[in-house]
Amino acid sequence: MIPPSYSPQKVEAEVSKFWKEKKIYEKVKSRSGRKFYFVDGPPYTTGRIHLGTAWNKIIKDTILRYKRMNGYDITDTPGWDMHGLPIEVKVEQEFGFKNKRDIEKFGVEKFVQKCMEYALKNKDAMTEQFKSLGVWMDWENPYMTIKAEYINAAWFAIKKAHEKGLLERKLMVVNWCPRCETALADAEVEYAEKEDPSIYVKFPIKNEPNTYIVIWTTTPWTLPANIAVAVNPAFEYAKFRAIKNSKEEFLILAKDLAEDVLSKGDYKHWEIIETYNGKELEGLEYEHIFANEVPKQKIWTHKVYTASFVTAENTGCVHIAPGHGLEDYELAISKNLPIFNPVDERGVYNEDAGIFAGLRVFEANDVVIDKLYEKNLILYEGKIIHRYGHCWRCKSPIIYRSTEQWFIAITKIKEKMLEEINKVVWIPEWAGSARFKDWISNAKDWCISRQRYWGIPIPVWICEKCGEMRIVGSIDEIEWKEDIDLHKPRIDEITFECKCGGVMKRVPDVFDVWFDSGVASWASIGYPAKKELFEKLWPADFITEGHDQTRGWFYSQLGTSIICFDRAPYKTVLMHGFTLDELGRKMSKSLGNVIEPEEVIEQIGVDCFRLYVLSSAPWEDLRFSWDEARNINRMMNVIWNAVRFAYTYMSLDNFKYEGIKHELSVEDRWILSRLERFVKSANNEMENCQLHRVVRNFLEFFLGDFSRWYIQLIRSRVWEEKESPSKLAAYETMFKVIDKSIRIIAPFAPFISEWFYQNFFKSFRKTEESIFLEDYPKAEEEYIDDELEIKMKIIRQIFEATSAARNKAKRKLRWPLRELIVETQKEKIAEAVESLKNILLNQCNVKEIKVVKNFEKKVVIKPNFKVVGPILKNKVSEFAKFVENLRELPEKIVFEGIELGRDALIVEYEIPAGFVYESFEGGVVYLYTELDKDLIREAYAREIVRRIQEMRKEMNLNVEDYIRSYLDVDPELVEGWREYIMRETRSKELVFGELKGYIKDWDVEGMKFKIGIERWS
RNA sequence: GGGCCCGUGGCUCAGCCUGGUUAGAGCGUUCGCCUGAUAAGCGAAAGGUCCGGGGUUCAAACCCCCGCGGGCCCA
Repeated sequence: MIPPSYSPQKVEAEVSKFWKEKKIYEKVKSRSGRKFYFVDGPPYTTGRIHLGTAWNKIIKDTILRYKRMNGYDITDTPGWDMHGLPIEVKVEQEFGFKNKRDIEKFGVEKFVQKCMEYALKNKDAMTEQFKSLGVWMDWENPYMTIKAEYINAAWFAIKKAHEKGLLERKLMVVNWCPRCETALADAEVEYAEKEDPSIYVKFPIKNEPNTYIVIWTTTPWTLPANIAVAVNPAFEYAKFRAIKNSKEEFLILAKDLAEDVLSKGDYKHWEIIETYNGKELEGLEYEHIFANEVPKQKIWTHKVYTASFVTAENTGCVHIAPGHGLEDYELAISKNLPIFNPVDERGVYNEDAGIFAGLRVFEANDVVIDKLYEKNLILYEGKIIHRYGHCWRCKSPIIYRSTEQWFIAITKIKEKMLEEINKVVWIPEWAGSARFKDWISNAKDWCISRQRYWGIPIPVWICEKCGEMRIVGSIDEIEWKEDIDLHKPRIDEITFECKCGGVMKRVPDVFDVWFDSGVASWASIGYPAKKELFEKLWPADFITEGHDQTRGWFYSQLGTSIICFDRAPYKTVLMHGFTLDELGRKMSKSLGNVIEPEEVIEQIGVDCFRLYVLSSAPWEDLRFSWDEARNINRMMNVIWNAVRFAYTYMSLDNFKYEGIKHELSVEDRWILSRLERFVKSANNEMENCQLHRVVRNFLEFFLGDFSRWYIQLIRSRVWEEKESPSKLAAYETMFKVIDKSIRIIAPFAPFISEWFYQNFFKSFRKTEESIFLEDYPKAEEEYIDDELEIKMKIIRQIFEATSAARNKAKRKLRWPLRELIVETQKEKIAEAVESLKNILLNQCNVKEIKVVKNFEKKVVIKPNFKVVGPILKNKVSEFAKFVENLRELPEKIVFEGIELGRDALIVEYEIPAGFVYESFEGGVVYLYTELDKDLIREAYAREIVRRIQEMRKEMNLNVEDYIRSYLDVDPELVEGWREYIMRETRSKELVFGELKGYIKDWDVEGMKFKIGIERWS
């Protein structure tokens, strides 16, 4: 039985239960086939999935189901990204920890244990959520970044990097989170608006009293660490004599920028004393502004250097603090300047900072500025709101610190990376050729070390005595048993004896989590511990993730993979978009615009949710719209009804499908042509991941062609007597349409498809246990008939025009009309009408259809008095008489020797009385709307049938029940139509002038009458 | 400052790669219709400078260039 209305919740519950009980996923998985290696981008174990992660897995599931139905043996291991700061931060919050000291006090072992518990708990919760979306993956056997086998894979990679000379330990300026007390990769830095001081500072020139070089900075706290000033060698600089409060000063800065700076500084007058190009300034010495406050600054000399990165902004002179800026650092290295970093890991000045020691850097800004005011070295102080980097997890503003870190020398393999991405198929194409290429081109060395606890330990041991280094590339190199946890702090207990006799201890750092997921393509299949799968599968046939992963997983995987295997780890990448709210904003808790996947499922069900997110182009951002999502739900309801329609009649007749056995009518051939065209396109689109096109084509076909048109055309055929070949042909056609098109959409909407399979397919043909054990349908192109499709399109247009004409004449469709005339010059249209005449007769409800080249219209020609009046003056009335005799429009209008323009005449066409017209593409339809006695009788008969049907329904009679009907109308009104009424309403008897049973009053077009019906028993 | 993407009726989006009838859907509005698929469904009407400007072309929503606006990423 198919219930009268579609309840997604019920369907999904039944199907879930069925899949579980019958172990359908396991059965599908156990089939053999060609290998297809898919790698799941591991979601971070946050504990809850959101719309974006839901969309991500829905895309994956749809593609994997499609591949399975095509006979592939899929690697569908789901992954979990479980290490890293986000979880550490959560655990810290849970226990109210403020910094690393709190963690150390609590105990690192316990802390790591908590992190693990937290990650595992979240993984389980999220697994359930993904399952509820109908995502079929191997949930019992996921890969987890915390497992020994996985850690082993990361160690393998780092050893490879070392062997290839790509692992470097160097002093480097890195993004540093002062709260988390760790280095961050570029990918972990989020940019957001921040207000900072914007100050112009005067650096006193050595041995030139009252002379300064002017710099600008937004980080006053880096001034104690200033080492140099940089100018652009190509810019023009000048020394200005400037007057403020009637005192003069000499200021050096970029010539063209001076006006703005000096007016900000409240100088009243200024003049150029001297100009130089940047090159000439090189070597100019200045006194450090905190030479007395910061002891080390007294030792060093401070000079101006040239650097091409200096831009023509602010003063054109850049303050250089090599310990706190990347460009600064690089300049310092090239000029052999000291790298001075007086800031500790908490973002607090250490003793090197002299009087500033103990201050937090962001608090120090004001102290520094005050000091400079004391020394009269501030030229101008303002505020600026700019984009500033923040820690991706705790949102603290980051600082730059020079520290010793471990790096992967991406710059050495960049060329290879660029070469490799060209070999990958990117969908859309620009994801690789433009976006990813740009990111890689700008990539710097990858800082992979973190000074944290919850991560894969970096497997580098260093001898305390001689500094000898040992990279452990496999867990076999240490004495490891199943029950020993490889995380900190236990791993740090392992030491090696050095050749020199010293003790080798592990460096305390853990890996950047991006390194974890970066090795997924082999770690997830057990490599290097197990070789077999890797050798068969790697590299991945397919991956898909959001566009944020350009700098994330697409990148980290490419890097590690080139290190280990010299090639890209994936063959095809589908990049998808982000989910946004209806206004195009990111969903965030603070905006209060977050939509939970559960909420959507509860309202419209999983299938509708899936179809909705899959109906727009994957790579576009998806603005979530409730209206649109509900709209899909409405469409699904129509699909339900269409299948139910077929089911009702087929099951009544005990129909069995064994292929097309009966002679097809033209409409059958048409819908099958449409079907195969759809199947063909769906296969093509799937191969190119154009998922949205498949969904859209499906809806258009199933609703537009099948439900709205084909079913309307065959209604009367399904009411024919039992063994009617025409009826059976219609059944066969309907069955084939539903069978193939539902299988096409099954990967997208798995629940309802399986439900139809179990409740519809199984009733009429031999089936497998599940729809997902079936093959994906392939097109039978011999059914595609271009000619017929074009003809039907024409017929539908004529039908629509006729409906519009009826509308004009206020003749409802139920009332038959005498004649329809189609006027067209096009042979194609005439042919279409001739060959599909019956369809048109029925649908338009007319008795006759004629096609003519020119419908006979009366041409009425009138003089245009407005035009001819001024020309002909008093001859106008004669002209009018002349015009009156014109039968058709003359070539030239000549009246009494005067040639008149075409506008002298007004031409109107008068169509014969009783016709209304409406144009369509390629012609005009004329509909004769006058009624005669026969037509009226038929109309009333149809009206009465329609009322009786309604009453039958109100009485809850079954379709096959018989009745006795009573009418209090004059039998003459429906003369000749008695049989028709009885047949249509399944009346065994039709009684006039008497009323019994269920009686109702009716008013049809102003005529009042009563009908009574009772069940025939 | 750089890279990429997006901009199509009031709203949400197809179409653009591969130029070619009168630019399509759905929602919403108005007016109708149909009905044993029916607490549904169907049609019609109104509503569009396809962001703007230039170019290529017989022909541009589509290709190219320059702007404008929005988003993401980077500096």
